[in-house]
Amino acid sequence: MSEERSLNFLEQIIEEDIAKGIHGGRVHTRFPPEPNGYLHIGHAKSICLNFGLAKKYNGLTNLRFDDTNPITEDTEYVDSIKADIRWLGFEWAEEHYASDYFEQLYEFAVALIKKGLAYVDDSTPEEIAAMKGTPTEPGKESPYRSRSVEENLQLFENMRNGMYKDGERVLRAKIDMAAPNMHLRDPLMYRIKHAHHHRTGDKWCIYPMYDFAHGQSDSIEHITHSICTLEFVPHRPLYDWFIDKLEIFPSHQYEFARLSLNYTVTSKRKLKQLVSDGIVRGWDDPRMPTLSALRRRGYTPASIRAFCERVGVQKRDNIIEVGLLEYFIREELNRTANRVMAVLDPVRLVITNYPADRVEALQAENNPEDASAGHRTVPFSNTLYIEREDFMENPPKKFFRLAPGQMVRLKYAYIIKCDSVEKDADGNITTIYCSYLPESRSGGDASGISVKGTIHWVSAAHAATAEVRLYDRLFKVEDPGNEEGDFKSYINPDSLQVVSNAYIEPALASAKTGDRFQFLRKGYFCVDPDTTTGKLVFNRTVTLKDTWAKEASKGEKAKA
RNA sequence: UGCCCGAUAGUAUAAUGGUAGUACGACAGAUUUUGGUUCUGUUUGUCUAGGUUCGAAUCCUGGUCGGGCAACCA
Repeated sequence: MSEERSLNFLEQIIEEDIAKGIHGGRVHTRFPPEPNGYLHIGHAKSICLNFGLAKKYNGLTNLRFDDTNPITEDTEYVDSIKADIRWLGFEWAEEHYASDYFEQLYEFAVALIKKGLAYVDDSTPEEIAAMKGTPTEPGKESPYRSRSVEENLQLFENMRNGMYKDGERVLRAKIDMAAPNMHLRDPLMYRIKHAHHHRTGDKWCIYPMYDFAHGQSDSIEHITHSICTLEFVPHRPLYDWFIDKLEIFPSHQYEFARLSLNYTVTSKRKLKQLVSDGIVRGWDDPRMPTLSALRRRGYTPASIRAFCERVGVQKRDNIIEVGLLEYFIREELNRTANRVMAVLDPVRLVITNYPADRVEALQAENNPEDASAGHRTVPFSNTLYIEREDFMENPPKKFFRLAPGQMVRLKYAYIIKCDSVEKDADGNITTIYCSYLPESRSGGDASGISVKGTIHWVSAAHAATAEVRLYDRLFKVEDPGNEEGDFKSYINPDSLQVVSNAYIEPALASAKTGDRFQFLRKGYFCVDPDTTTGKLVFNRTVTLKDTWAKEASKGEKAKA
């Protein structure tokens, strides 16, 4: 008995098309990135959509690189894009490049010239812009608009043969300079760029514009449903016009609202700036919303897919709360990540009535959500490190952790009671002295005492160390792209906090790059590729939900 | 002020002429050897004015608000 899930608008369109027998019920989509940057979480939505739709309706999805602008594109990006799509869990049917179609597109252009539907314009970029008109005023026809077919054919061939400099001439479609839709005012089809292309090398010096490449590429591949984002809606009449005039396979374009996340930016231009300005350490800096960064941070493909599924697909602009993404990774890691203990901000704790030469190997369950995860042993001794924030000299009412005279349980171990503290000259606590209840050992507690709080710890003599990188949101404001001034002025200065010497339980010393753990009470962490044999580096993927922190900050606000 | 797109709780998303529901969040409580998890409960919504209809979030009209469009970018 499966739950009835309603169809999104694209699924409705596809089901109607299948019912009507359009294209024989065939569904073929494509994912068309431009190789000029790394994929981000917004692309994940598009990938899940295009591949997901095809899968649902027994269709296929092509990967096609929209590489019509040699200036900005690079194979580095091609490789990262392919890796990211596969990491997300999808495999394309065919791999194509718009540049593979350059010859065919050239022939299409020639065909339009022959039909009297395209012409070579000698105007300068400035003149062309001036003749475009404005949204409220019609444009003016170019003086070159009425050239003969023969002349256009010759000039276009000359363009191809490199007889002109960059910007000297363009090929334009002859449509309507008074069209209310600006994109129909004789749009450019080809421009001259004497530039090296990452795939075609120096073979071409004219390159098709997006509008003259995308729809035709879809058509060549017999794409049935060409799905793109909302900003291309006004391009659709042009998309249809070229296909109609060329009399080629009628692909159709459908548009959905792109995904935006709050407290971040998802504009390739802005992301690139963060990288080139050194604000982050690279495209895969774990604070970035790129897929490579999310991967490095510890996000799983399944959590991102679940997120994309959940946010749905619609035509209204939206900004999703990052909290939703965090929910999905917590949800998965809670089920799958082994628990371990790590102390990030240590303070020494000595159990005065525990023999100094004694070491116990305590049993610790790896994952309370998964019995099959088994157990490990954790060494216990009289000198431990605990989290500095787990002790307060003058605790507020509902503070269930350590305080003078107050008792807590050490996870997997004993109940202890704080007897005294030792401070340095500046008043900082250096050591907390406690006594333990020998009969309160975990698993065989005969003390009859129950305590409200349980804290994590590591044995000082047995602890290993690691660098731990704590991340917070990259921006201080919800929609940095829409704020006044430079978006970079809204960077959160505390987005990265490095703990260079965290104490971790010895079992963790053998962790490998990519391994994920829950640091008990602290969050989910993942071993970073910067890890070397001598030095472990962890990234905090996401914190645990922390109702105490919320409670405490409420108290702060009340005081203020 | 030309053309196009859109408007349902804080956020996102359903209801396709017939009881406005779900998820995340927030709030309250229970459980808990993680202030985690889990469970229970609560709160908050159809942009507006008309019209059609027995009945409108849904259809029609006007308005309001938001977004997009005038790159030899995609």
